[in-house]
Amino acid sequence: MQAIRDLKHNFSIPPPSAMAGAADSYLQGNIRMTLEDPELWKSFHEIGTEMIITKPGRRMFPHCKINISGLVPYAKYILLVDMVPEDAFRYKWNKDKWEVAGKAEPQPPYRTYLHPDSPAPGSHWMKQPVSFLKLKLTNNALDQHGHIILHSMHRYHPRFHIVQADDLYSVRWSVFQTFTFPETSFTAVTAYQNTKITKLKIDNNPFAKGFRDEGTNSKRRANRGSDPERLAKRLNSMVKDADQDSPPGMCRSSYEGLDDGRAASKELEDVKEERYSPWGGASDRENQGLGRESPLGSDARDMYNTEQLVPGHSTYQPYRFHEYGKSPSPSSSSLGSSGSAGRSSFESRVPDVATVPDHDSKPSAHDSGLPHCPPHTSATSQDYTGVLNMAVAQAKPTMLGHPLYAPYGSEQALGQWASGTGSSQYPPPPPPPPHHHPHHHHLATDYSAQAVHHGYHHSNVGDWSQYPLFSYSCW
DNA sequence: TCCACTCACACATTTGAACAGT
DNA sequence: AACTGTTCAAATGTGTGAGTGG
Repeated sequence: MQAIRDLKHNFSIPPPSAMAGAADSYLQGNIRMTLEDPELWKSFHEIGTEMIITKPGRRMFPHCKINISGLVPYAKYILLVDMVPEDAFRYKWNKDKWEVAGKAEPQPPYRTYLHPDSPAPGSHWMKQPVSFLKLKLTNNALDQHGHIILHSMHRYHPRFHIVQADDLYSVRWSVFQTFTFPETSFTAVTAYQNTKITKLKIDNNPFAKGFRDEGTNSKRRANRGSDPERLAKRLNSMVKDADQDSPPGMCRSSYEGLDDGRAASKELEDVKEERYSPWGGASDRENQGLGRESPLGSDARDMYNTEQLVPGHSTYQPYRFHEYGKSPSPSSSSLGSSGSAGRSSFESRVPDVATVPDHDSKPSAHDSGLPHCPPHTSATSQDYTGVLNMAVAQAKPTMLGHPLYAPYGSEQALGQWASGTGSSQYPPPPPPPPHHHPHHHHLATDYSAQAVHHGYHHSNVGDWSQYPLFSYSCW
């Protein structure tokens, strides 16, 4: 895990550079986020993580669990997770590796998962790891349960957003920071493609114990309760397996050299030497061919860096354009430097910021600056309905009572968040790391290259960015 | 025919109510 | 009365494998 950050700031606050220097400032520049269970994530990532998506919704495994520090203990924060496409392609599993199978399908309704504890004081978020265990993924575009909707055979990665806000409705005045962890990227599937992933899941997910080939059922029952041993055993077998099963023609792991500090770490590292990513074909293609094909070229990464979560309504296009213009962000120019029409200019990303779920006004995509996505993504023409994925029962009273929910029906009872980020051209996730520090994803380099960045690096923490938020006309 | 997808199933854990003991 | 621990059933989370449909 490494720190790759993209810092954006609200126009109402000093530039990131200022924040970097002010350790004690209230600018949230010190927020750190680390991924729990990174070794497990890495194990999956090295093989090519797959997440099952089902109609009724399926939990992730491993599930997202993070550690947060640097929050103001008494200030309230909201924690959000959303899933953004890794790229604009659809994939297929061919024998032992993933291959590009065409362009991505139109973006499904965009949803964001709100951590049920939200809002909670910083002390609450920092006192223990924050788990998103109950987050569910679905392929049902008509899902009524607020699950995150994804396309099968597409690649995604989760983003974690921290917003300092007393409630959901003061979010608009808040800065929020976004963190991503490269090792959490995954391919959404309706059935596992890579048998090694299946095995890893079975070996590590307690609910799948019944499928472990450790003997008969009676034996399995007898083995209950010896978790530590089993864990170690699993780890070993996992390592062995990966070693043996590594298909040819795959690219080298991007996690070589990472120190997991476990008994099996040595083994793992040894394995990594020979383990190849199932993205060999696809990734290579992306890295080389696709990268070239992309109209964005190197800007693709910039897009990645500057992605923004957008609270807003799908149908309602963002309203922040003018507002943004009013208050040029110190970082905007630098952000804009990322490039060409649409995707890379800062303006093109403006739609990704807070939007106004105003049912009465529906600016055109053009006017509103709907995500100027790469041509290959049809996201611009998609319904970016963003349902803040919070179950009513779980939501806190301060949020529930808000009239905001009224227009969206009892089921969702949530704010609508729209984002144009999903369509950005993302760099291939399992990066063959040619020349970066083991603890720094290649993106880190890109991030630091962003003009908005200041010098400090989070080590071992997630990528992060700080997003400007704009006032909504109504919520 | 191929392949992505759905569904019922057996097996697992988790959750929470009920109860007993301190 | 309050707290803790145990038990049990229901709810829920798993991958499997057969079947379906485009």
